[in-house]
Amino acid sequence: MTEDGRKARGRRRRAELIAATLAVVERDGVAGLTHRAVAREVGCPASSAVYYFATLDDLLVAALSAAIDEYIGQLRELVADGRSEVDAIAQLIADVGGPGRGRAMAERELTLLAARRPALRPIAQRWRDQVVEVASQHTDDPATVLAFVDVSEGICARMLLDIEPLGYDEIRTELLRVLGR
Amino acid sequence: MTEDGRKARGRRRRAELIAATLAVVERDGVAGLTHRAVAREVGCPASSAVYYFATLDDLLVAALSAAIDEYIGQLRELVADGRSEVDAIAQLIADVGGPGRGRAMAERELTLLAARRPALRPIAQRWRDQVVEVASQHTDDPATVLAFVDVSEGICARMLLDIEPLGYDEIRTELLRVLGR
DNA sequence: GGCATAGTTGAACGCAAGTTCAACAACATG
DNA sequence: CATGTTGTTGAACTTGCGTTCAACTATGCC
Repeated sequence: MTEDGRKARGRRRRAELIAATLAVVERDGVAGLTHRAVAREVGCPASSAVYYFATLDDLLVAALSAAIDEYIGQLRELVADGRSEVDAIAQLIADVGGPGRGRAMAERELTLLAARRPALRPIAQRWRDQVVEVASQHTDDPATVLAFVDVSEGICARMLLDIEPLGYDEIRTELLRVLGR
Repeated sequence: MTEDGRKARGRRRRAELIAATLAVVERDGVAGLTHRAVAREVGCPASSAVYYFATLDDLLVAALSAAIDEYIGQLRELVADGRSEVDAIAQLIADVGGPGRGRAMAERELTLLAARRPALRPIAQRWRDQVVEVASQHTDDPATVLAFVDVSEGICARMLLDIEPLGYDEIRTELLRVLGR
């Protein structure tokens, strides 16, 4: 039994639209997100974007979800390559100062939006849960886990704001330090 | 030599517009900020808002500056009342879970915007410098200062996102912990 | 081949935004 | 009081948005 070719194309275009949404948010921020802008990015009519995502909220939810999934995937990939979990997180954060800056800004803007829109909250929580899991493998102290999550969030904010970003080694050291190593 | 009454009224209206800008950003986010929205908030014609702040960026800069100044003022006031600096910061962050939530979200959204617009960056830096100063009075270790800034930033993010906010005592404990106390 | 379903599109509409500007009011100055 | 400057306003204009919808195409099913 073969699959419906229509639905296959539908999923493909849906994925294109989500990628375009992230590109738009990276470039112009959430404020610049419109159905038309996403459609322009893909090169398809605006009504197509509306067909798949009736509201802008639908686009935001899908985009944040995709961004978080990608981060979690990168984390797992780094770990699978033999890096320790903390090293992997340090690497991800270090990238924020380089090629990952745009994506990080988009993710951060969407996460902040979660404070306003409940629909985004469980998605944003997914990444926090992942960080909690990493910290939990290094300590049993709940306060330490708390501090680890907070400090990684804080470093990320610093990287986006500061002119001079921290390097991988410094981030790794700070993360290990909060774990008491 | 008396002052020009026109300029006095001008400053008053300017202040009204800045307060209105913060109110709008608290309620609707940066995305909802328009000259017309600010004007509606004040109850004046839109062209008046444009007269004082030609671009939306001008409004954003003024609003973030005012918000940061207010936070710094609150911090100094708490210290003047006899609280320790760390206790004062813990109190400010604790308020984010309560009455200060709206303002905190506005401040945070504007600070994040600083990553995109250089004009906002030195203003956002003012608050970070203040936190650095507080930490510096408790330690000489640069890494500890770094961690203190990051963790306070991280707790703030947690407070805005989480359903169950941390209480004052927990925040104070986490801050003292990162200082090594 | 014929029919139903899923996907796709362009056009039209109403609304709210930023921008511009000419006219008006308030004030300081001589 | 007369004059020039500063502040202030409402209206007109253009642009771009979300929304809606009727028409159209491609695909699966019998």
